[in-house]
Amino acid sequence: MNHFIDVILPIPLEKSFTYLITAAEAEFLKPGMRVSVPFGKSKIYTGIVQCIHTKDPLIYEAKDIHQILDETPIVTQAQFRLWEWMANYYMCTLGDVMRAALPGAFILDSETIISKNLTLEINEADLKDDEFLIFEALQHQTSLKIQDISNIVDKKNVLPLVKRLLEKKAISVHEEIFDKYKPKLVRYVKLQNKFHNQDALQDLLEDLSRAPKQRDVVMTLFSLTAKSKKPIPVTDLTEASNCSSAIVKSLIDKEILEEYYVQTDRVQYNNHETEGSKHLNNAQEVAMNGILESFKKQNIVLLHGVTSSGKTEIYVKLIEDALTQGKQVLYLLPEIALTTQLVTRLQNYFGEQVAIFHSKYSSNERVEVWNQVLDNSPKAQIVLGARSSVLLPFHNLGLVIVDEEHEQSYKQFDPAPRYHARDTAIVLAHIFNTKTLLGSATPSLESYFNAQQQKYGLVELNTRFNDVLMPDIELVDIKDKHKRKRMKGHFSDRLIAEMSETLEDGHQIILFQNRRGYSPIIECQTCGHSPQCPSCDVSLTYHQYRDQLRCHYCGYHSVMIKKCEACGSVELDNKGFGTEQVEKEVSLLFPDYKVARMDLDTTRGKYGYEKIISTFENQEVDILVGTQMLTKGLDFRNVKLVGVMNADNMLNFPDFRAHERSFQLLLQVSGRAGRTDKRGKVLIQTYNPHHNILQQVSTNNYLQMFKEQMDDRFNFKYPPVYRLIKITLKHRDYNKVNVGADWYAKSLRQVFKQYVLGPEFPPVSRIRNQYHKNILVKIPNKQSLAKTKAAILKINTSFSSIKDFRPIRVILNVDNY
DNA sequence: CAGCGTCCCTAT
DNA sequence: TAGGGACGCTGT
Repeated sequence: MNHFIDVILPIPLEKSFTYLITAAEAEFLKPGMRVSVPFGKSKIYTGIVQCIHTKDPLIYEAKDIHQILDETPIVTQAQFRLWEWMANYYMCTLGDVMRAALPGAFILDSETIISKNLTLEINEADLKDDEFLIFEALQHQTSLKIQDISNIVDKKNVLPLVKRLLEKKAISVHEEIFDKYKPKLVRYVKLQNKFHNQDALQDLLEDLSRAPKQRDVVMTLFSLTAKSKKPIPVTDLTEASNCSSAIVKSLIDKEILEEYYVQTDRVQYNNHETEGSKHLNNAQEVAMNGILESFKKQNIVLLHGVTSSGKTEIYVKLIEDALTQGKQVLYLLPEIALTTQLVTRLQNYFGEQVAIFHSKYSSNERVEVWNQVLDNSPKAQIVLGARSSVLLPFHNLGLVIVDEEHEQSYKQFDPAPRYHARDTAIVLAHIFNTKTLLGSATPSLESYFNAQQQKYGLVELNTRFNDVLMPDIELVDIKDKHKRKRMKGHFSDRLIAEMSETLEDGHQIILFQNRRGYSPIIECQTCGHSPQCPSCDVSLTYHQYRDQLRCHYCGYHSVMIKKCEACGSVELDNKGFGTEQVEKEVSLLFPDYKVARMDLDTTRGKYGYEKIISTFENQEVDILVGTQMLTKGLDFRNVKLVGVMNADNMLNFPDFRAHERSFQLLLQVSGRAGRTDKRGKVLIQTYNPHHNILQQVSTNNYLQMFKEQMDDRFNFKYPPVYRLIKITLKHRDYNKVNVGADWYAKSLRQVFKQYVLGPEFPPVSRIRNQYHKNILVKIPNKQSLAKTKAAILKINTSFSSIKDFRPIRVILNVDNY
């Protein structure tokens, strides 16, 4: 009887792959372990064992596996269930899910290694120039990678060359796989044992009297050891003795010191003092009891609490409960809110038990968190993380919290799996038979709708912590202000007046403009031409600080033009404005105060956000200008004024959620004002102050917004009343996309009739030289989701079996909002 | 006919 | 997804 395993490979293919294993391997292997397997002509891939069986594949001969990579499973059964759900619900492959779930360092790739063929003498005259170059390189180095060869001969495709050399038997080739995860080793030193008695030490110090620096180091090491009674890392020693590591090295070479390495965690938490959780105030207490009561009947509860109402304290209490039952907790946050502010707060309560997980972690750091969660380590009882942390290997999950539940960054758009972390987290909680708490000051319509339909419990928390007043929100009509010439640049006289007053009182200001760069369009005043991105259908945004034109879709950039590319005129005009321009205008209007800017361009790098946030927190900066990343759960004590530069461009965004989004964004940014004692002020500049959404923002009327938007959703058949699946077709060729999209839409219409919208070009129809076209399928509530998806998949299969359409890339996006 | 770009197919 | 084979274009 032969033994086989089915393996999930990290590639977007429907099938799983069967490999032959020995009886001993069948005994050892368990589902969830990694194996490396040969795949294709020469490559070796990492796969996850899905099942072990004895069913011989009929139509092909299964290959042997290459190697077993784990002693115990690294993927749990609960994860398999979640993966299956994701692949099925979001219409992607298990391989896609595997890619997204596993930290990169778990997925090993093979690399082709070229070495000299020792068995045969080669006549150098037989070799061509480039062949000889490689042959010669191999005289000096034992092995070369494909990349090295490509560098040596300065060519992209070197495979034909390698093949020729192989045929001439000048080289041999094999595949090597490397362990990508490297444990972090810290270098320690200690005094060699022979110096441990008093006399020997005395002699040593005498010997070193002519090397005062080295003597210093030994003395310092001695006192450090005496003080801390712990092993001494080299870095501590060099720091304490204020000398270079070269001196330490010479002591090691002289065999006075001994070095050794200890494996440590990359992510360390050092402050071990924890404080008890705070007492809840009355309103919080009521909300807390409401949640507990709801949990008795419902698995999911929505906590609708105004900004700064102290939702976090309630979370902390609930987490405490779960921990005392010995269970793990998942606390999801949008990436941008995962700043030191909240992390420190939770670490203050729970100390070491908090593990952090987000996309700025390196692959190695992620492996460490993964293993800690998998091992149910005391260091990972609470996982505080962004979207991808729903994919961690939890064991006995006791509670899931999704904070800022309305945030769109919970939805992954590219690549597959295009999952929504909130919805996935709910499924995860269901797998563990536990509860989910959704929290937001401005819940998404779908969640609030679910609460109204009694699918979720609903708890409201309407008072701010310490009875701080909700900020006073004022709409400023800039159409009128323009007419009356009361504008200085993009600032109305009202905004300038409020800013001056706030600054004089020593308070801070946040200015919000949801667009980065200096100006999104540069236009020639003579001929009207404006520079466009060569590979996308958008105009280039001017970034003043680098004097560049940049495309926000593909990253193309060029130096700023001095004169019009079309007519040569030097009269160039800016249309529209971004954060850079706001920053510049502020520094001209208020030259005595410090301005900083927070947007994608200033927050690159691992600690990008933290730096800006902490300078603002420490009040080194008076005015902070930024995009929507300002709105995410930041808590600045001293901010009294929030200015929204222009509310119109988001209201007019062509998307069925534009109004809901604007409401959420404006209320969230308003919530940054006056979070302690004095009442905050919010000024919203707009051309259209009578817009319903703006009225609802200024009165903080969530319910009215909800009702009105829901009416629209009913009337126009949009979520949460209907479900949506978006189908995007992409290709270089404009015509191909058109013809393909028409065919696709026509086939869909035969099944779904009037519930198919499009095909339509999106606002930006060409990105990276690819034309996009969208088709939207609306799914009525009573229509089976499974059947709908099956029908779409069937159409998709026939689509890609048509030769002309095959090169068109099709993207299926379930719940594309 | 070498050298390449592009398209299409297949993998266990 | 990645590599390989087929095919067709360019330049000598």
